[in-house]
Amino acid sequence: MLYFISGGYCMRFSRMLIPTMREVPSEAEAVSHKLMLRAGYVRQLAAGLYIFLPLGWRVLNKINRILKEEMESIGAQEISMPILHPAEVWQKTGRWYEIKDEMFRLKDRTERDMCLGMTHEEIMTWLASKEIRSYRHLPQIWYQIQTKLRDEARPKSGVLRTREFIMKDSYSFDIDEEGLEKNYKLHADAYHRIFKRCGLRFYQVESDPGMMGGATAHEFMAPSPAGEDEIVLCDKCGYTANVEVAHSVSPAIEDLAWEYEEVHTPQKRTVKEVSDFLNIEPAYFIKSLLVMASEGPVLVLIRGDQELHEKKLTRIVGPFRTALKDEVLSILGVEAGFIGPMGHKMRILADSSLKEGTYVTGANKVDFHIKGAKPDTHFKAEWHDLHISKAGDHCPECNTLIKIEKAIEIGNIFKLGTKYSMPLKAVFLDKEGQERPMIMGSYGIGPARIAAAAIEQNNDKDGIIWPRNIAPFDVEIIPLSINDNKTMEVLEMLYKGLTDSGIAVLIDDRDERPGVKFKDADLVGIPIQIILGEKSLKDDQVEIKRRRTKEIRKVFIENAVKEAIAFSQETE
RNA sequence: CGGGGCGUAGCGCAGCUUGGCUAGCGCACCUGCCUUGGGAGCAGGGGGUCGGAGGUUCGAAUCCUCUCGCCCCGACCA
Repeated sequence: MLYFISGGYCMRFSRMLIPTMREVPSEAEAVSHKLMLRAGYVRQLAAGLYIFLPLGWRVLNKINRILKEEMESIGAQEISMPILHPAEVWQKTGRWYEIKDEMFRLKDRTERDMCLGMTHEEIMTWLASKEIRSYRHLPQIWYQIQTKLRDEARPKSGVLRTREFIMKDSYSFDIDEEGLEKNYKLHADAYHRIFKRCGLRFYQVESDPGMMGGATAHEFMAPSPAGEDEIVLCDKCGYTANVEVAHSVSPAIEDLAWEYEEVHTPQKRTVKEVSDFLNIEPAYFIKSLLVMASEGPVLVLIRGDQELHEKKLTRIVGPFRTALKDEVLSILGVEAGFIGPMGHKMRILADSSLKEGTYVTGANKVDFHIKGAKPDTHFKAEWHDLHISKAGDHCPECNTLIKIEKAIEIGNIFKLGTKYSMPLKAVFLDKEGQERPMIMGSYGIGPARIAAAAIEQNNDKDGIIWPRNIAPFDVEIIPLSINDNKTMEVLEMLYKGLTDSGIAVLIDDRDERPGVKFKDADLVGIPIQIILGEKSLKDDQVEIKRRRTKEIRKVFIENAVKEAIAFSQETE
């Protein structure tokens, strides 16, 4: 009898929880979400909370193994931190107050304020502050693969944005910027190796440090329509950045050198209305926006074909809001729609694209616009990049046409500097006996996002096509007739041979019709299928099929193990 | 948090506008026969009280009020 197989020493489809679905649950939108549900990888417990079923968990573990190997290779040490945190640590860095509803908060039985960790900078830094005394103990890199909790405003797209998720997070502690730079680079390089091993197409892009604070940050982005971010790419010079921070050069326009004149534009307020009315392209307009910043009102000028990039403006003037209609009237003396930059005393910021040229803009007089306004001649402004990059713009580095792609953020790296070490007093004594704060970096990767991105980038109409290194199994054997003796003998032989070579094998031993097994095998997406059918077996052959290409290779039984391994290894 | 959509069997849906028989269909599931190279066929069977609460009514899946949940767009996003 089939001792190995019947004895439970192998993974049998009939015994595993692999609840595949023929129909797509209606709540799923993203391709990866649909396929993870249909192929039996995950189930949803509630909004943003997912159960990883056996196949899904195997995938995460494959990814985590790669993470650990690459982390260890740069000298990072794995530790494990609590998920439940006392409020005080977060209060010391101020994030207890800065972060609002996104933090899960609770009290323990003694009414002590606690929170669930959304990240671990505070706790890691706390540890460093307790245990590291001397420059001799530095540098250190600590990492963990640990659950994070965030009360997301809008969980979405399956496991891409959830309220509870696992993250590989690491933290570096150095005596100086030079050390940080080195660890930052080590992480960037390790991340490249990790994502490559996981079979992803990805870019490293400049990013916004956001609430992490700190000066420099990069994100690792896997292009996919399911992504929430947009990235700017230049094929020629390699410039890459998140649109949140990306610079770009708006398409150049010819200077039409109009004479300065007032034109009557009755009831034409928006750029589009005036543009249509005068039959002049929007790019020849100056859009004037009044915003209220903490320093007071600020007039912001962008070109008519641009959108204001609020984050860029925030970095210059701090938090702001657009002015109300009444405020526009009382501050500028004209109603919105006819504002121009001329003759105002307040601070004026303008997008750099407006530095040259001749434009149409509001006349500061109802129903009139000015044609022929020239920067520096008719108004003065501080020049900044204030627009959102978009398709049609050019690269800020080499002026080539840029591309914009949607992408999933699969990892990020931040230079934190002393943002956490100062408030938490993570200090050490240097060679001169001087007390100095540690220079820190933090580095994250979301394993579930890697899995989802891998599916987004590798699927076809039939299902998932796992990259080899993160597939839940290496090979799926499909005996078409489980009641046929020869089939089962060959099955056991192959199973033993492959397993002895370290190949992870799933056997579809269900008493199902061949069509069902083929459909499920394609859906589940294991890279290599070995089909045992009586047609081939009568010629002492089995079929080895590559999931990605559906290419089938017939081989003799005695060569099957060797061939399958070879086939597997030449598969991406 | 703003806008929109949806909650009827495990999944996908119909029924609701215009209240009225025992709440229906496909898939899945169970039993038997049969079948076995791309989600077979026949026969029989189990499972829902219509997201929840309240109300109107002789009578509510259907009408009204409140509430909970999920999805999508936006805001937000270590």
